[in-house]
Amino acid sequence: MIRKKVTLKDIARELEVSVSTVSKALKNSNEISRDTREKIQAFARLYNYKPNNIAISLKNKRTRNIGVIIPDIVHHFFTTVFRGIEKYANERGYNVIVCVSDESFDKEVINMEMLANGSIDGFIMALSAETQDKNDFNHLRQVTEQGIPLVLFDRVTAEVVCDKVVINDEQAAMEAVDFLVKSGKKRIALFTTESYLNVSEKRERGYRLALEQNGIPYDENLVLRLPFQFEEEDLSLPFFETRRFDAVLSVNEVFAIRGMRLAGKMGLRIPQDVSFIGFTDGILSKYSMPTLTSVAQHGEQMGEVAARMLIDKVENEYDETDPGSYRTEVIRASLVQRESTQ
Amino acid sequence: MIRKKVTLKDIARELEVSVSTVSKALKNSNEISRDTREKIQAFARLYNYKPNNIAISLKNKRTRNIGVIIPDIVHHFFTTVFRGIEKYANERGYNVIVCVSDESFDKEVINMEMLANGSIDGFIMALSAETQDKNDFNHLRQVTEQGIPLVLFDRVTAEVVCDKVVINDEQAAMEAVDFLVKSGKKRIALFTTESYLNVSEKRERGYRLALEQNGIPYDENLVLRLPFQFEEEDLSLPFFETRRFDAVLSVNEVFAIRGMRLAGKMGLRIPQDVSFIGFTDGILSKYSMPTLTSVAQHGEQMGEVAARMLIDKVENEYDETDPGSYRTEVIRASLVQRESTQ
DNA sequence: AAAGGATACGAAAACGGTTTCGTGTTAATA
DNA sequence: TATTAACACGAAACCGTTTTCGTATCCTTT
Repeated sequence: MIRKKVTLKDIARELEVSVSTVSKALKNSNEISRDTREKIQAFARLYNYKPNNIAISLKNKRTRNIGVIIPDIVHHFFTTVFRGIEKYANERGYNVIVCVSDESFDKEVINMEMLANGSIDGFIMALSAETQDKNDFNHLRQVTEQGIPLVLFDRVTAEVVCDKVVINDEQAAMEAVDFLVKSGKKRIALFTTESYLNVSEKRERGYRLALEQNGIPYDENLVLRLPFQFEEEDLSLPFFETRRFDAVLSVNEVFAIRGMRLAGKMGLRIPQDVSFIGFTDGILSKYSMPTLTSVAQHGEQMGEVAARMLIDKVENEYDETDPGSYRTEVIRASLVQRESTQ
Repeated sequence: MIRKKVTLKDIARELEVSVSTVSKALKNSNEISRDTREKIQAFARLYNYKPNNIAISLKNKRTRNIGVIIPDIVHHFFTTVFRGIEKYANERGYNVIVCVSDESFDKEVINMEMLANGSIDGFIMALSAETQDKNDFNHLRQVTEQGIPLVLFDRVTAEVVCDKVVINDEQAAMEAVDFLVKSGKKRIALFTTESYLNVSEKRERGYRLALEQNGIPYDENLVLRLPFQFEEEDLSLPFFETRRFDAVLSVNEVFAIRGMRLAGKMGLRIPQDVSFIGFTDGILSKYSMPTLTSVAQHGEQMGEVAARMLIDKVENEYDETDPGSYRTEVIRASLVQRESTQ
């Protein structure tokens, strides 16, 4: 019952013609007579012939696969970006191989090497936290030096010359703060991550800049730095007990949600007593109680743009040594207003 | 500056030996003298030789890629399963190609065909809603008939003979109801989906069975059927206003969260007045207010098991025509108690 | 009738590896 | 010294395509 895949050779043998004739006939080359063409095509259809992708890849040196390396897949933002990538790539006939670096430098390197040996035509990736820490990008350079196109998104670095897609984090943070100020808030706290992350840093800068522009003095006491994956709310309890603030800007969703919960427990009303704005407009923002006003990052669009840039590079010639060949696209974030602000 | 990848042929030419000698030397075959071996290996290391995956795939007729087709990637459960797959597959030296069917039958078919022509060694998939509706599984059979291993998870069908990984949905629902009953609840409502989904149906059956076993009469009025993706809470408002119930079992997270929100607005206390239990232990359950007791499906484990089953099939001979070659593994769900129950 | 040009097809190389088998050289054995 | 075995390597086939080039056949053309 198991029918092995039929190959060109099989068809050729059966029809007593040569492999090249079959190949050409199936591409409707008019080098082959109408008669023969039709006979071969009919036969191929009958036996459900489908060319072997691997053989074509080897021949063409093009796989029509793109490699995506992300720090975490169970993470709404990355997942959203991935959907954008996958959708767009599929439309253009590409498949997507995903590797998860798990925020580890080593895994990132291994994954890249694994894929860089012919499996893919190009990379789309967001740097792992560890890679950003180490500031070691040799694995990226090695790839680009081989002429493999690379697009970085979200977690990028200036150290590597390649296409990039980023969000206007700094400005988005400024707009969020402006919004809070306009609604009458004066003591705006910042919830951010302890570890150094490119994006957090940019958001913090926006926060400070906006305060300055609004004539509000920056107060280090109003900045709460939390470990990346924290489970206990206790961590931020002292902050709530000892500081006075009427609004919070959080660099992510979870910190904001946790904050709202704590505020609720302490009898503070949201948004009357404290307003909350979080970065990353994920499911939590939408379903929390109250729902959370947040900075939407348009991940899907980001993925689409990244995929477009990559595939364009893959399919077209460009001067790899010319820095002018590379672009950085900025996706504009936007504020989604919900119940946690007024 | 662009260094093209070095091939066996390059090394052979440079060292004035034959390609076969280089190939063997790099595999440390003792058919080659120690001297030559070392020379070749040193040279290969120096020029960072890495064998071309595509060529190896073509030769071995094994890609070390597995194809994963899921209905939706921006969905916590599927993402979690995917992580399990990716982790395990990576450990065994496999890469994962993901395609999203978007709940569409056609996309599912196209994706499968795209990958089935040599790109992958096997499939792991969850059926799209549309496929389940249509009850058309020819694309699956076509794949298995070609001798390509297939593992279905979560959204499975009895119509296709292959390995499967499922959750004990029915029993899990029963346990949830039992738990509610034990905590003193008597009028237990069910929130479920309108459209026919394999899993919802199994959960509903469990719900009814458990009621029966506890001597509680089944009341159709206590069953709320909602459209799959609903945005308005109004949909369930009448239900809350006209029915009396002291507990809710929801076949997913969102319905439960929405329910809790509504209950809160109507002045009901959770869990004193109404308890809530949801299926799918995702982020919402963890961060909602109150946090939601839920049925954890252990998606990561599910993915791992699926990947293990698939790779075992890929790497070992088995009799494809013997139904005894195929297994169905059941992952036991478990109840995670949180604030929404007492 | 000879030359030229289509026409329709096949042979073979190429992509980058792996693997089988054959063979010349050397060393061990009878 | 003749035979044989071990050793070290190369030639070639193979995986399934694509593509270039060569050529036999037939048809025009002058």
